[in-house]
Parts: sequence; structure tokens; C-alpha cells
Amino acid sequence: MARTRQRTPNEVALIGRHTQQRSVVLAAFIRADGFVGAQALHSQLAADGTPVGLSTVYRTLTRLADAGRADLVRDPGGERLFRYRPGPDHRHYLICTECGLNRPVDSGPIEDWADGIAQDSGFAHVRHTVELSGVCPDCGRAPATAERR
Amino acid sequence: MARTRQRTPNEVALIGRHTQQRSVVLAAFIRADGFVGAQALHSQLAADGTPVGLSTVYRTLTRLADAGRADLVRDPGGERLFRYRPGPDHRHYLICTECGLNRPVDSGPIEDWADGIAQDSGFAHVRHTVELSGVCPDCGRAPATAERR
DNA sequence: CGCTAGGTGCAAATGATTTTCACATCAATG
DNA sequence: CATTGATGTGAAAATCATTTGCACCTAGCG
Repeated sequence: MARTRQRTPNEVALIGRHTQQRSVVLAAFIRADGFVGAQALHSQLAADGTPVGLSTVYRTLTRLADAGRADLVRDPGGERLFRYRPGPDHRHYLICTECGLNRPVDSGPIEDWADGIAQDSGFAHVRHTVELSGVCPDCGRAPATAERR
Repeated sequence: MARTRQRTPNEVALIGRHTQQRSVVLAAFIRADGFVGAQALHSQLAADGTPVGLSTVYRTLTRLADAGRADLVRDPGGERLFRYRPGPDHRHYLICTECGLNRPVDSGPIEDWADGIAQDSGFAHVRHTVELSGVCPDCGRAPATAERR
């Protein structure tokens, strides 16, 4: 419950000019600590009393991703979900399809495997996307609204 | 160069009623032998002289995927790409971002890793998506039109 | 303090996918 | 073989997430 980190994240500098909107978006994004969609973040901001245009949210997240400060995955519905990435390395997550709970997993083996493939194949700039999804213990126990599909 | 497999794939049975359109879509889909988007398949069919409504192509592919006969990945642009899956197991591919060339890779390690994660996490119905992309030797050598993103 | 490149927001444009709905077809039946 | 109710089909309209056009701001420098 310490500082609410309301101060402008210096990450703003990495993506251009420093503006109020960017600070707010960035702060909320970092605070989200997990995967968020642009729309969700936009709603969150509105709810927080610091509304920012949807386009701006999109623009900010896109820039962050381009700058390598955010990872990007796809919702089964096709929505882009962003996750703040503090460091240069990336991680992989196991996401609950019911409640959205997500936890990082040990991806060492994957990295090694991917590197090996890259070597053997002769392909350059090999990148990988790994998404794990399932039903977390809680949801598995209490099938919520059990809305499937 | 034997039979052109123009006969109706019996897979049709798995997704409902057997109609001309489904046979054609399915045949083309199987013949595509790799990832195809609904739109591409639709164009292909038109070019082949067996036009089928775009909606029908979408419906057919979606059903196949639901029935577990097709794998699904996302284009960086957000387009859904389907790949016919003959058996119950799935494979992972390394796709060239320049020319689309794709080759299966040995995914044994991944399967094991994913299974391990599933075990440890307590999550149920754990599924995984793995996408590897890079630039194939040919494209790396001759940077084509070198249009990036 | 004034300037200007870069930002911002809204609304309209895109693009892929889905749905609606009137019409055509399948496949079991009489 | 004709009937018929369930399904499937296609064209166009509807959705949805995301992008873009454009007129209006503003950070940050001189």
C-alpha cells in the first residue's frame, strides 16, 4: 500500500514526447500487471476519472510494443492483449480461460528449443510466440457461469 | 500424380450435412497443405472455377476447427489462418515472414514441457499455441521487396 | 513569450469475421 | 418418385477491434 506510483514513469521518454495522457496510460498499464486489452485499459482509465481517448490508448500501447516494452498476444476472440515488460527478456504465461488469471511459467526449455530450431533451420530472426491456456484450479472447481465458447 | 482426390473427403461427415460446397472447400483446404486464410481459400476457389460464398468458407473452416480437424493461428495482421490436421495430434511450424514458406518442426520437447507445466500448475485442459517465425534462407539471401511490416 | 513538431480526440474508415434472412438442397419418409 | 422439415447457402448488412483523417492542443526549445 505504499506509494501509488502516480509519478510519471520515465518509460514515457522512450516513446516520444511526455504528455499527461501518456503518463496516465502508462501508469495504468504498468499497474495492470498482466495482460490487458486496449479497450479494457481505456475503460479502466475512464473509471479512474482520468479519461483518455481510445485512439490514444491504442497509440500508446502500440508504441510501447514497437519499442519493445510490451509483449503482445491474441485473445481467442482476436483481441490484442498487451503486457508490460520491464526488462529486455520476455516470459511466457499460462492464462486461465475462465477468469483471466495468469501466471508466468518457466520458459527456459522453450527458449533453448527455439534457439535450437533457429540453428538447424537456417532461418534468420527467428521469433516465437507461446501461449498456454487452461482452466485454473478455482474455476475448475466452481464452473462459474460455465459459458463455453 | 495419381487421383486428384476430387472425391468428397469423408471429413465432410464430421461437420454436418454433405453438400457440394463443403466438399469443394474441404478438398481445397486439404490440398492447400499449410496455413490458409478463409479469404485466400475463397479466392482460390473462385479461381478454380468452383466459387463458394465467403460466409460458407468461414463456416466450414470454423466448424472444422471446432471439430478438431484444423489448427488455428493468427497472422501478425490479425487474420486467422487455418491448417488441416489429419490426425489427432498437432504440430508446430516455422513460418517465413517474407514468403510464407512453412515447415514443421520437432515439437516433442514442447509437448513435454507443456505437459509438465500443466501438471505443476494444477490447471486443467491446458492447451498451447506455439508459433515460430523467421526469415528463411532464400529470403534472407535475396531480400525481395524488403517490405517490413 | 512565441513557434512548431508532435499529440490528442472524435468521428469516420478499414478489414476481418459474423449474422441475418430469403431461398435452395439434403435426406429421410410416405 | 413426390413431400417436407431441417440444414445449408449466399449476398448484404451488422459487428468489433483497430486505424486513420483532421482540426485543435501543447510540450519543450529558442
